[in-house]
Amino acid sequence: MEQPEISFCSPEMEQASLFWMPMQQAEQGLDGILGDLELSLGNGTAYGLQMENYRARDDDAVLILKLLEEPRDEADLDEWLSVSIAGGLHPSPLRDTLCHYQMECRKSGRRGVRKRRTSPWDTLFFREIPPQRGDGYITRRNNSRWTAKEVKLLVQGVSKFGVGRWSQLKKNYFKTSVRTAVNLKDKWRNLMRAYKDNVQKYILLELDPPLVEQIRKLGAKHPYPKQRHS
DNA sequence: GTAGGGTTAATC
DNA sequence: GATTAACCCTAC
Repeated sequence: MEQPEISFCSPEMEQASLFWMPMQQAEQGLDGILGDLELSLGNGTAYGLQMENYRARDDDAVLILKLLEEPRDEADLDEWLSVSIAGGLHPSPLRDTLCHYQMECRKSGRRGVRKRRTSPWDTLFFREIPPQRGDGYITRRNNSRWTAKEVKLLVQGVSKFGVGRWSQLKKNYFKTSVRTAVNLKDKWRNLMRAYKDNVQKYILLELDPPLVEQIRKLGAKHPYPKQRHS
């Protein structure tokens, strides 16, 4: 199969044997760049990234090269990225995704690519495009689990804007993130189920108690789902 | 653009 | 197998 045109190689990247590579070539979506990417480094380490329609830029390479010079633990990588970006590098989805997918630090192996069923309209509208799908599935856009930091940001946003102004929240708090307004809404719903109603048997992402308390209070202040007028 | 039901993969 | 979290679908 022909390599999708997503590679990018600046002199800096070449120097570091750094390149972008599609993880699931056979499952690349119609948009070209869809699903998982793996950023491989010459020294054998790799960073799996999950982002949508994103092309690597020079600044990304610079960021990675700096990281190679001064390796970071996962714990303080995020802060380091914030500082580096504040110091002149552009904000990019890299900032939001890199720290969560540092493969070296992962306890288990790479998570599988999430899939969704294709709608029948795909084949109707895109009949002329040769299908690259094995079994009626294409990859999902993201596969990223929310981090405590993202949740904190979401909580801040809800504190400011209340519930239901997800686009506004996206613009102000998740401008460069892969999270969409719908993702924010869905996450808030999950948080309400997990913490406000307190009916879940287990919770996958443990949050700091003060943050949980804030979520509960916001849940009480802004009922969700909202009461709809009939 | 949002709400809320539905689907899927990850996790327990 | 059941539950959770992320994501999808679509009426409004």
